[in-house]
Amino acid sequence: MDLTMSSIEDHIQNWQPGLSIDCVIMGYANHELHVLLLKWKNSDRWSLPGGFIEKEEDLDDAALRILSERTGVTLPTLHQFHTFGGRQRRDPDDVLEVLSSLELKNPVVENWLMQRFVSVGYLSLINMNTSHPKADFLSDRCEWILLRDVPELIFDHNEMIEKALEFLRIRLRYLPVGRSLLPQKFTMKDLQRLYETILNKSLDRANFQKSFLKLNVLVRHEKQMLGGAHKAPFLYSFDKVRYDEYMKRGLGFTLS
Amino acid sequence: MDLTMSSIEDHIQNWQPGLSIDCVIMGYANHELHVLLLKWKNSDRWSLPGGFIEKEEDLDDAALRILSERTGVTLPTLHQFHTFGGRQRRDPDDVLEVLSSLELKNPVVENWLMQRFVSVGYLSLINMNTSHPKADFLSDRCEWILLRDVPELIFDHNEMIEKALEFLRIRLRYLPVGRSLLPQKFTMKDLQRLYETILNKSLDRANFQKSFLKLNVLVRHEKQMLGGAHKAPFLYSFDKVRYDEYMKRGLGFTLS
DNA sequence: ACAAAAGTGTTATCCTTACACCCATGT
DNA sequence: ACATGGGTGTAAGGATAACACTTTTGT
Repeated sequence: MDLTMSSIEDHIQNWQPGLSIDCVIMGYANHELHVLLLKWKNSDRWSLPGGFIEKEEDLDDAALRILSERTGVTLPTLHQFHTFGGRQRRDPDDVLEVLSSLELKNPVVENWLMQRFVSVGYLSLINMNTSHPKADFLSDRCEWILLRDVPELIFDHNEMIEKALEFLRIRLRYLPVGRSLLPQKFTMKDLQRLYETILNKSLDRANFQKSFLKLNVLVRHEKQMLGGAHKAPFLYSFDKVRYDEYMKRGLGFTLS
Repeated sequence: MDLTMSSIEDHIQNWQPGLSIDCVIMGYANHELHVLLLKWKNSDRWSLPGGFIEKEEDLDDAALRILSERTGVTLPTLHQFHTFGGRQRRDPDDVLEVLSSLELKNPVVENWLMQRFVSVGYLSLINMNTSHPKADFLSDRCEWILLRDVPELIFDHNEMIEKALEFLRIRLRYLPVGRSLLPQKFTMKDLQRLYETILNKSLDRANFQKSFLKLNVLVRHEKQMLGGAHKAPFLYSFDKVRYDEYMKRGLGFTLS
């Protein structure tokens, strides 16, 4: 990452005009979904991590680079989920807000940011405990925010999160959310709560367990011994190969 | 449509640079899927109907306008299915081919077309018999081409059609393909063959019929009397309201 | 009457759903 | 011992898949 405040102007000429990328990165902890947000320096406004595309760069590569540059989070892939092209999707006041947060009076940068942008949305799910987001030079905070506590974001970023969630729910049975969001070892209840959280509905404990066990994608380990006035549950991990295979054809059962 | 060869240069300054739209329009006839293609004037190269976005125009609106301008086909909506952003997606030789087909030596137009473009793909299904495609001033033909006879197209347009088909198959149970692609009245076999064609697999006649009838979305009419040494089938049409409702939650049965 | 294709019925099998039951654990 | 939650069993109902049977038509 060699981008700094003073080098923005130099980069502008190497960027595709009018096109941006925004990343919806979902994390999971305490049975709640979180989303990775940046707070602009010298401003109280939050946004999704986003950025611009080099003139000689694949769109998918740009998404990974942008995420890494702006949050320090590196991933193998991101899922493109929608392109946002509303004529008025960026509120002019929000643009001014961002500009003033940059604290640099530079007509080249101003012109760049004031153009109309169409933005491509990318989605990923990651384990919050094994990734360590860091704010970049444009932001003073980079944090996991509870999905239900997400504040009003700049531009149409709230709408982007909505769309990403919709995409996530429709694709759920084809996405390895377990491996992406849970620690390496987890209980059946953990797995169930993850699906319940994403789908926002409760599932039958017995049936969920039987359905998942039948897939043969789980490896059963020793019981965990956490205190609690109850039977200690088994710990599981995923058989990576079998799990990935299953994700290609999708979970064969209904999550009810 | 007021765009003409001589006015292209005037339009360029009103277009979003680096961004284009391409439309995959599927039609159905004789139990085969077709796709709407344009042949460039003074060239033997074919392409999807595509175009550029006005600076003050919603992306979705632009897609409808472009389709209408380039083919005469008007539709209420198109489905955005993917954004194509590969760095090398437009073969430079193809760009030259298009340029020479325009037969106008104009550096403004040349510069415009030689930039890198990211293209947003839109999909729709329409009834081939009630729409009448017309070539625009850039094309000398605008035709329905059998999906399995689609020639090598310019740029990455063949790949776009592949992606659109994949999207179509995954979304099949949420898309009103029957109403979009069949005549107003049709037989059960027509409907079955449509689904068989799209899914590229054969379905059980008896089960298909029972599944669809159970939905209560079909209105049964008189029998048709076409010659043929066999029992005359019923004709059906859709109960529009119930059908649209069903498409929101998706077909409840498996197509087997 | 027969062939061909349409319409309907039957059945075994599987999946879903909603519980019930027993088991292990810490207090 | 008992409350709590984990693991497994079961049975009714529904959906699926494969196929058989009946009906209608033109020749």
